[in-house]
Amino acid sequence: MLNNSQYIEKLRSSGLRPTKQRIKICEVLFNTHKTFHFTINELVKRISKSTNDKISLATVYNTVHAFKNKGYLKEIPINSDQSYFDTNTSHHHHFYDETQKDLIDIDDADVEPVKINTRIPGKKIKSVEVLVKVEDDKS
Amino acid sequence: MLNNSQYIEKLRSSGLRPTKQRIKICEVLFNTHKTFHFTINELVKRISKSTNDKISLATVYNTVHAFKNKGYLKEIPINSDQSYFDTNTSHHHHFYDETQKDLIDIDDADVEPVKINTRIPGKKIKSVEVLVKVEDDKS
DNA sequence: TTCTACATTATAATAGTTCTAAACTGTTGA
DNA sequence: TCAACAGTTTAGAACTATTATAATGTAGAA
Repeated sequence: MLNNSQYIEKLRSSGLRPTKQRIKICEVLFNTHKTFHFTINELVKRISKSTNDKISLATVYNTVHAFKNKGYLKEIPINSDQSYFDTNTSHHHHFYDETQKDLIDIDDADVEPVKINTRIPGKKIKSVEVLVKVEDDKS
Repeated sequence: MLNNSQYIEKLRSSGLRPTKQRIKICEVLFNTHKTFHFTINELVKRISKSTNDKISLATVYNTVHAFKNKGYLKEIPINSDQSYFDTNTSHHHHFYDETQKDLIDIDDADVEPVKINTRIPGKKIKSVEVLVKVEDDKS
């Protein structure tokens, strides 16, 4: 749980000007004990619920991308018509429930480290992400 | 390498009517010794190179989705502004080169089996996909 | 306080994908 | 073989997520 001055510090430390709108977005994203997944659409809804000020879609996109580039948010690779983001930036993986269209964290401790026994010359590994697709078990 | 009657059989066996357009799409997708990755855009280009008939975008989308649902194509989970598909439906994983925006197969033998030590009640695992993002090694 | 560079905003533009409705064509049954 | 039907193709419009634009606003330094 962070207060405003901590959001300001967080923004400044990553080279972003702490504007009114960005602080509001911080509040929605980080003022919770639990991390969560969201699409831009859902984020805009959360924001408009928690404030009477209107924040434009463009600002939300710009800010989310800035946070993503700074490592404050992670984008989750998944085939969908829209992008999913995660406020949990620690190393972990995901279940994707294809029936409910729902994303669920897999604790890193519940996944054995993934060993890749091959490399691409001149490239370094940036991330290893596991997506486990699940569906209703009708058997 | 399949001939036309084999495409027809392939289409019929999956409940699709073997129309001229679908056979042409089959030729482009499956008439090669190597599997490959593609976006719809790239597929349309390949098709128009190999025939003078024009196949509409809608037909390509419909057919690719039908093949995906039947398991003849796999969709690769990756964050991109467009969907990637794979004609290699065997179990394997991918490198995604973020510098070149290029997808590269990882042979299944080069990835230690991924062990997930947790389950979601009432759900069964449909697939486990590993995406290894790489970038140029400047170190 | 004033100035300047950066932010915000509404809106337009873009691009991938899906929808629609009319024309067309495999397939089935006579 | 052929007519009729149901599924298919098609062009283009519509839709949706995202990005670009350009005018207006504002944070922060002097």
